Amino acid sequence: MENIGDEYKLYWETTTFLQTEEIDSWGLDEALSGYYDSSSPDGAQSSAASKNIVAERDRRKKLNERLFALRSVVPNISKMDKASIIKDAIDYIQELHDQERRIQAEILELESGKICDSEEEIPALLRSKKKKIDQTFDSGESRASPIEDLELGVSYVGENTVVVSVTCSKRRDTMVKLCEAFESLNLKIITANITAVSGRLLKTVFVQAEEEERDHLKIQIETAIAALNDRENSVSL
Amino acid sequence: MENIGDEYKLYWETTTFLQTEEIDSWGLDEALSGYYDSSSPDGAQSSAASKNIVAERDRRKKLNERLFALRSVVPNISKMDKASIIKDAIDYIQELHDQERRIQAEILELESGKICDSEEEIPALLRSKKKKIDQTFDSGESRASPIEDLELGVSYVGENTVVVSVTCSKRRDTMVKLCEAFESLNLKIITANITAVSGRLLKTVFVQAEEEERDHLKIQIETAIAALNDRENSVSL
DNA sequence: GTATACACGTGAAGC
DNA sequence: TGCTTCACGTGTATA
Repeated sequence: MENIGDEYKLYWETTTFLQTEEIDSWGLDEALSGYYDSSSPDGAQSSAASKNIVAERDRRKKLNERLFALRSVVPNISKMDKASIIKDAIDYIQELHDQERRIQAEILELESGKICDSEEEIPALLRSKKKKIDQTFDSGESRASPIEDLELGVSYVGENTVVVSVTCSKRRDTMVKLCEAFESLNLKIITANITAVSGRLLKTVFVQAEEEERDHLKIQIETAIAALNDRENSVSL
Repeated sequence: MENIGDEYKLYWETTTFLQTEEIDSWGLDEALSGYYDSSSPDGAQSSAASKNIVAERDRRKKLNERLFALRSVVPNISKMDKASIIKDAIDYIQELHDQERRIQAEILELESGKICDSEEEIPALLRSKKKKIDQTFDSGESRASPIEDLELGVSYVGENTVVVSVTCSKRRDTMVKLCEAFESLNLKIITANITAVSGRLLKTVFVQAEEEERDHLKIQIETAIAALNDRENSVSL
């Protein structure tokens, strides 16, 4: 019935991203040209129906983009599931609430004992927080630099082993981001290696996976990295 | 739990709840009792179809419940639109991120600034945030593990070059943390390499530095890593 | 083989 | 009126 299925083998968000534009392009043409209602005698009604179709398609697309954007601002995404994405977002927000509540408790305590002549007055929690700032002050500026000039190779080398090879230009936190991207995927990593030299960054990962998972793995990695870049650039989608 | 939804009784989530429950009640009965209703020649296929529609109905219901829950943890919901709910959640999460960063900057300033005119040190920023957060649930759970079994070697190899070698046990985010620790030090890194294999993690960094900086460098790195472990133990992030 | 998750088109309901 | 948003059933792909 449908010819979309040719490239339709991958997971929803990637298919959405990679394909919605294409689909929508010819989908819109299809809708405008009235291809599917050739049996209906009424042209005006079919036009209205076509408009409805394209509107609905657009609505779905927007919703998926939003969902993808939501996923990109939530770390530790367990599953790519739509419902799971929302669930993880809820958990994450509650976690942030909890954390903020504790910090404010500390600040209240700090505020009540006003004389903070030296470091003795700062509770241990804040001190550790401070050290966290120290090491995230530059790396914690999460809007810094995206991962650029990326080249990704995935190849099956036998023994249920897939070798992933990534090169990109080395920016401020590229190494951290790249590690995060791979950690988030929960792969069965046999051995991994990152090397930074002369402005470039090379990462090689041996992953335990069947050959059939190869393409899926590549899409997964691309998606994770794209999500990282997305998180940097776009705030409102 | 919710008082916001009462005002929007005409909107989609309430109608959804009322409808889905009713529909699901008889829909489920229909699905359970529907095996004798075999107008189609293949009874198994119609049964599968019924299962599919009840499953799909259930999926939609779950997704709406999640969306409803997401809305309930996000304050200042502008519109009750599905897409808008997700958008507001995204904005809220990024707002929390931003707050956290600023609060940490405040704390840093508060601690490092020995001059403690304690009125000014707690700016309006923190107060407003304090009032903003009223609802919190608890999901306190630290998910990251500290850097353990650490061995650190620093040696001068000539040509203003110091080689830093780190080994530790590989936990969930050790690789990320280690990278963060090194990034935070702003070293003049000539080349760096991380390898993960069989539960261990090995990092080698060539740093441009004089021989005299060797010991200082070692202390710096130790401090950065200790700070990482510190933040794990005290606060769940 | 079942179970799960998705996109699609469609009719309806509220601005 | 038209525009937007929704739930629904269906076909299909993935695990």
